Amino acid sequence: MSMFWKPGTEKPQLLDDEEGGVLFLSSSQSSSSSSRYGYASMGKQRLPVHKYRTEILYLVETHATTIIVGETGSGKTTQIPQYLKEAGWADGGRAIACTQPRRLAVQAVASRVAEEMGVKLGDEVGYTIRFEDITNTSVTMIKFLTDGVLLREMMDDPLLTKYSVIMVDEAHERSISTDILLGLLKKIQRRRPDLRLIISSATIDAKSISAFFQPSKRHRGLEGQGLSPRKEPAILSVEGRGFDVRIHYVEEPIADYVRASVSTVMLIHEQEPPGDILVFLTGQDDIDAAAQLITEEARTVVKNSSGLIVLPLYSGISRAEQELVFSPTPRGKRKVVISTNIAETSVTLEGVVYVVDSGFSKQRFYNPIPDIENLVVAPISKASARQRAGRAGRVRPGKCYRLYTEEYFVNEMSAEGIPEIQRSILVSCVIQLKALGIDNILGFDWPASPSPDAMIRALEVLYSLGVLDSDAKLTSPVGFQVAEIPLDPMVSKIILSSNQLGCSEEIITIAAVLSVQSIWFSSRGAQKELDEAKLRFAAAEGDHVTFLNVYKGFLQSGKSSQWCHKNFINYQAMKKVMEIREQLRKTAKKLGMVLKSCDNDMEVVRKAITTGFFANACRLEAYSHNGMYKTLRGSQEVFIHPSSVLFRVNPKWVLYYSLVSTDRRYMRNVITIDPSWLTEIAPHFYHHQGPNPATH
DNA sequence: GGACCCTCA
Repeated sequence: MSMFWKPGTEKPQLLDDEEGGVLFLSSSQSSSSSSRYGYASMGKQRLPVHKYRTEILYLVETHATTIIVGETGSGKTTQIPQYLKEAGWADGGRAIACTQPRRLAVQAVASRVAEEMGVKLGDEVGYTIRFEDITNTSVTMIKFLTDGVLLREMMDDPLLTKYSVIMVDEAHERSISTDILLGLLKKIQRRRPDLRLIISSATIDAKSISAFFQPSKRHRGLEGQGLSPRKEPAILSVEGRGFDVRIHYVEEPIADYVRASVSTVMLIHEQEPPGDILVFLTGQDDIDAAAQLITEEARTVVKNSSGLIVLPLYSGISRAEQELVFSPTPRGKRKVVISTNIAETSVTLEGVVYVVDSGFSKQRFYNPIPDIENLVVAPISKASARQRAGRAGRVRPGKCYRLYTEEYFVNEMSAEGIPEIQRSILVSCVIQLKALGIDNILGFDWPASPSPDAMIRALEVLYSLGVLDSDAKLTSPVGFQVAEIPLDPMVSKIILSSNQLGCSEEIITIAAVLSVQSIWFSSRGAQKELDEAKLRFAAAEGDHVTFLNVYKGFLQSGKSSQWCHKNFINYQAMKKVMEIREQLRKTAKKLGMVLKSCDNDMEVVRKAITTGFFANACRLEAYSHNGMYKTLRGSQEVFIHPSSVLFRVNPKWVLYYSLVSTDRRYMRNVITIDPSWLTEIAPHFYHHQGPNPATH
């Protein structure tokens, strides 16, 4: 037994780089092996996780919760589910679940594992994400799924009885879904001693997750009886497969990280051997500015400038641009990818040897007191800095240039980012817990507690929508129906209302469009053409009705991609709209709705939207020459977003779908309303302001 | 006269 690491006998080996300047130095690294290049050629036996196979199986057998600390590339995600299956955890009709925060990762990992096991994807190994269920209930033993899908599964099977082991991967990212899931799994554990949890996390966060899964004194009494596993979590550390990354800091704090990143890129290009460069900046503005500066400087200053390919990377870039970013660098060239946080976790670039880290990213913060969500440029955490640096060590030893001082990294930078649940509006989160029968939301055992103020705001919103009653219980049928529809509660509400108003076909189309990022084709430099194209569809009633015009045109074109291209509409986004629309129609029918069209009666459409978004009503300031509105509820100053068809039109009364706060607060997706609807539709909400808000 | 960090159901 002494070959196993046991809690208390030996500390797990946690890697840290606070002292030296070198990251991800792992003990067993043999960087001489040429087979390390490229993932596909790697034999699975060589993955670092392999030598811990027996330890992992021992810990899972004997502990209710096992925390696996591992850098990316340790092989934990692909190998551990296979070990569990081989050890019999999928026998007797049970299944092993492995969750991921993102859809892409689910698909990639599932097909990788199916390939390694030599089985057809969807048989022994399957996956489930929204719109795609590639599993076979009686056959599938290993199932990959997004944590959002697992949460949905709990609505039908609260104890997740079909799973023997649930592995929550990338838990250190602390997404809202992951945190909710961890809280619920801890609850399930008490009712299901047979269930095993594996929480996979990056180094730093392991201790706080371990602390969370420590049994409380109240439950510790049950310990050691019969064959039930130990309740204290075990921690096992697995080294990564990455190469050494040498860290360079600036000597003095810098004032302008865009300029500093540009000069760092030029320096690397002039002095360092071949290898692509990945630059982390904060947003589209920064990135475009830096890209332009680098291109200019390469043209005028640098001698071998022809070798530089400068490419921006953020979620809004086009298909063609994506292909350039992810295609291999031509021989004799050097790629410079200038990216948002998207390259930190969501996408992986091969061939990167140099990373330039500005030390900043855009982050969303929610302040519940004024009820305002802000998007601000903020310093990243040490965990993010490490993750960014690691991106330079995928193919061979690399270098990371941090545009901040070592003193700042060591002494000022926070260890971890703030969990998303403490930075977000909680309306969706609260209704999800309510639907799962968690009545005491404020008393729920969270890995990180959200602010009580934010919870109360969410409860208020749900109450005003008629989703919760005065005892904060889900109303019947509206509350349960809203929870059933996989959308924000306000959008779910307008779908339900559209049933009575006879415009469900239209509202479902609008709900689907609001669910995608943008149906317009975004291309820098062609702004004028896009604006002109928009005018062809623009409706005086606003953006939502404009969406209906686009959808109609798309159908009339026979869902043609050429038609989309001609009209500056994103074909991929429209395909997604069709998919979401079909899912919503199915859900609506399941709820007993009879889908109807109102043809050209846009008044009922606007009224239906008002039933969900009455709290977002705004009035144009009487003497405003710059298009300033004030929200009826909070008297906040807001403006119509330049992307709206009502930008510069400035009708007197509007309703918005969402606010985006940068230097100003902009309303995105705006529709005109008749103010009398507000007191008609939401008298409980506008009552205290008098019988008619239009009178003041 | 001007704007969009990233995900998920």
